[in-house]
Amino acid sequence: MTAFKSEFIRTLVERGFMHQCTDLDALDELAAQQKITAYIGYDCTAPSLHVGSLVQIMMQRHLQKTGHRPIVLMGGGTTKVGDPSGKDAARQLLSDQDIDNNMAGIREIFRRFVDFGEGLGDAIMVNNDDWLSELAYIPFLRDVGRHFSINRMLSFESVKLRLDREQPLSFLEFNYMILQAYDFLELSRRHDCVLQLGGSDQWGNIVNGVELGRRVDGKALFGFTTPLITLASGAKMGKTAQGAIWLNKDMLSPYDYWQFWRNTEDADVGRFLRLFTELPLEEIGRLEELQDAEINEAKKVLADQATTLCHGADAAIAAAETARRTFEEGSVATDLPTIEVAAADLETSVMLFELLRRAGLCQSNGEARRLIKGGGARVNDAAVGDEMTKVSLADVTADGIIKLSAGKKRHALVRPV
RNA sequence: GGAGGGGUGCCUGAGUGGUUAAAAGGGAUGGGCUGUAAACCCAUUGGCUAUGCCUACGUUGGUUCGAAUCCAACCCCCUCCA
Repeated sequence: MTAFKSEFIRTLVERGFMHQCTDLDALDELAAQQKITAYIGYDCTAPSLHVGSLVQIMMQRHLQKTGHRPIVLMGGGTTKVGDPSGKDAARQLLSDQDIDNNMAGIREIFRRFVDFGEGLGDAIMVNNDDWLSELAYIPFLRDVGRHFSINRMLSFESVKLRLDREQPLSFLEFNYMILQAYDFLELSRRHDCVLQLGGSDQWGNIVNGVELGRRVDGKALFGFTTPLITLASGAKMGKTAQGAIWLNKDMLSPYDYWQFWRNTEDADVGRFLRLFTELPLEEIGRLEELQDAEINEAKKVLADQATTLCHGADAAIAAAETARRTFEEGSVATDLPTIEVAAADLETSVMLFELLRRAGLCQSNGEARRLIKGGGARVNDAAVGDEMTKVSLADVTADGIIKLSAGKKRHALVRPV
């Protein structure tokens, strides 16, 4: 691989962000010569993003750190249309209010990773609803639609896949790539954006935007995609039984976020360190060399770094400390999730399964009963086998709390009030 | 509009009158082994005020002692034809 001229491209390639690029050499040249503006589009269907989007977010961070300008594009307009690619159940339409709320939540996350502001190098956040909802059908078809040949659209992977499998593809969906291509054109006009970044699944859509910019405005635009990040086991990243790994602390506590990274599979540690932390490559190389039990040190570093980026250093230190106390000392860390229970209830004793449910460790009483029966429940670190076990004030420790555990990793505290 | 096929639990998918809270697999959770890893083995996997009760096989009605299974209407999806 040749040496890259721009710090931006070199960083992305070295750290494993690159999957495909429309014209790597030309883009490298351009980024070496001038400040460029690049965008990534995000759905705003939820009030937070999850780790699935983190590769994209990190890329924008690198973009800004290497002296360029990131645009965060919120899919307010496309959300209104409803992206049909997400399978059956027609997605319910979000109100403008919801979309605004979601955008605010997502902006909160980005604030940690990139700087928004009024300056030239500052990131900006835009909403494609601003232009998409104003489109007039006939003019749009004449100005933009004529540049898309059906023959070519049919050859795109996303479309071909559907047709080959004889799966339905609605006209709405078919238009999605045109709208996204148009976003790129619009951003190049409004903000002089020359590059679209995205996941590998976005390749087709990105290429369309590049094409459109060239045909309509004669501009040289670029596309760059990241590989799909999967776990070494092949599973898609970021989904657990508890739900998605959200980046917003209201949706997932920094402690749980830290735990997510701490539990990374051995085989993924090096790759994740490069993608999700900003440690120097030499140091990552050293951490990667660790074998067997020692690799746990690398996982802690990964968790610390990733949590620091997302929630700040204080939260990361607190999470690491809680984990250390909980797992290495077996003592009670006081910032575990805590629920309050009326002392009067505990006086007469409460069923353990009910407390497990109220503490959020189980979804239902039945699930909690099964957990107890299966030997996974503990009170103050003592295993409990009888599903009719009761908990009372007698179980309150010297610290004034009762520690409940579901398995080895999930804990909660009960505090009588 | 016509002809045919189909809608089952978190997902895929079996089941064509009773022993079906519903096979099997996946996923998930718990246990074991370990390193808070992977792989592997075992268990669990609708809810509840729990030796019983309630809800569940697209919706609503019907037949029957008894229905996911039979009938009717309706809704939705797919294939082919127009």
